Amino acid sequence: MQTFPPVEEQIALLTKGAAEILPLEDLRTRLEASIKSGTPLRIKAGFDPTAPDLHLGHTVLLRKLRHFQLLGHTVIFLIGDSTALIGDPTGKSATRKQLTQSEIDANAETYKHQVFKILDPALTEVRYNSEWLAKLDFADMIRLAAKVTVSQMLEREDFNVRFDREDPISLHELLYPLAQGQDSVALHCDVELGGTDQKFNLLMGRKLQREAGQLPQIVLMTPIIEGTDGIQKMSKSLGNAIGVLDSPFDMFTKLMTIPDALIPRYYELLTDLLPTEIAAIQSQIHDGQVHPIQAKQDLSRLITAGFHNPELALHAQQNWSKQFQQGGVSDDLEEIGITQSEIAGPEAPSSEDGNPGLTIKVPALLVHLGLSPSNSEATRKLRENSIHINGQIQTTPTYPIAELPTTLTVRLGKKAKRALIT
RNA sequence: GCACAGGUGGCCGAGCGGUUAAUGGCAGCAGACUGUAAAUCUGCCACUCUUCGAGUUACGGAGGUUCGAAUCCUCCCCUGUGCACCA
Repeated sequence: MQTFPPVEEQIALLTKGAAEILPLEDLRTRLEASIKSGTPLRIKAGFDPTAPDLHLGHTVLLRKLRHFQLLGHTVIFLIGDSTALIGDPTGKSATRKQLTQSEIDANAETYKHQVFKILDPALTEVRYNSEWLAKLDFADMIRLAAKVTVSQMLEREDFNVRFDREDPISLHELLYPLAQGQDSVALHCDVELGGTDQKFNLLMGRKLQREAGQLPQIVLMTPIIEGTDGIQKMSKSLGNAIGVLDSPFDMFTKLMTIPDALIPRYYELLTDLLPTEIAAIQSQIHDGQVHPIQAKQDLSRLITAGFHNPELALHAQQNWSKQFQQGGVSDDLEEIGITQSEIAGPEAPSSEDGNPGLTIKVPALLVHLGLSPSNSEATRKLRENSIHINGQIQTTPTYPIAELPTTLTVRLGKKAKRALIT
């Protein structure tokens, strides 16, 4: 028989940073029952295996799952390999390609690698919803679909909006909430976590569990965090995301680009600081005791350290300062190897000693370094005087190379890369 | 199945036979400014090349008319709406 912290203590930790808990009273009674029986609660969170790049937005939820683990409960990390077949619930892309088993396995591995930066692997049950969803036959599907009416389905915000706008809604998309709800039934969940945008689907689990004669799960929603632009939700496709696998320098640098106004929110959702501590920082910024850029550096270092370590975070901060404040370049830029022949320019006139001068094409160099998507784009940047090579503004499309191998530090705006030309 | 309205560059959205990679907005990139960012102002914003120029792709798809089409015609595909159908 397992023992747990007192109810109020558990509630305090679990409600911190949660956007909404439905219904909160049920969580209390469920926790009490758990203490009494010595049985951990079963906590589910589902993830779509089609997008294995986790970013800080996902970690808001993961941190909450971690809280449950700290309290001794069982966390089920559910990989939605069956639901992934249905498609994108945002309706942006109509259908997704069907993943092969090996792709799903590979994605799942990538997931675990990232998720266990926050969750304790020993306390995490990893499951796939194909375990039960793939077994459903047509009759099962009909029984399931019969539990919900069309107008109940269309209450969902996303469907509602699309219906009003006369945008297409495929019939199979309506299956998504049902499938997610069925997951809760199959797993006998006590609590399901999700973002606030998942409310409808989360509540469907309650409905289906009730139908199945189970105690309906409690729904805990975490806020959707804004991306580095400070406006739209963090999302890889919007280009405003910070990846959990980003290097310390990338992570720190991206964190520094958030708008000042977002500092308290990032503290709240991405660190373990207490609300009182965050309020203190906020007031210090407000009355000028702490400069916003200082507060932001502290924040960035703290978060970066959490995914790496304090030394690397400090080093990232120093490199950030070099590159963004002092006009220099980070001192541990990775060298990207490029052969001279890949980007060879026209032969330069021979020098006195008779050796033909080597040149490289600058646009091709930028493309090889990933600083530009195309030669045309790089050529434009050349005209805009925004390319620096070894600290000098570069305006011509060819660059002479004195000898091989040689190292070039290339900057486009604030971004910098180092090329090793051989 | 019938009728009607639509399908334009990352998104929204003009253009509706002829200066044009295609008005404008958003997003994005760069420069100035700054405290990193934001805001503001400015420039850029299809690709390739031997780049003050040349070429190649682009307006759902395929044909056609025309000296010339995103713009006209034909067929097809897709979306929505109405009617019909409704086990």
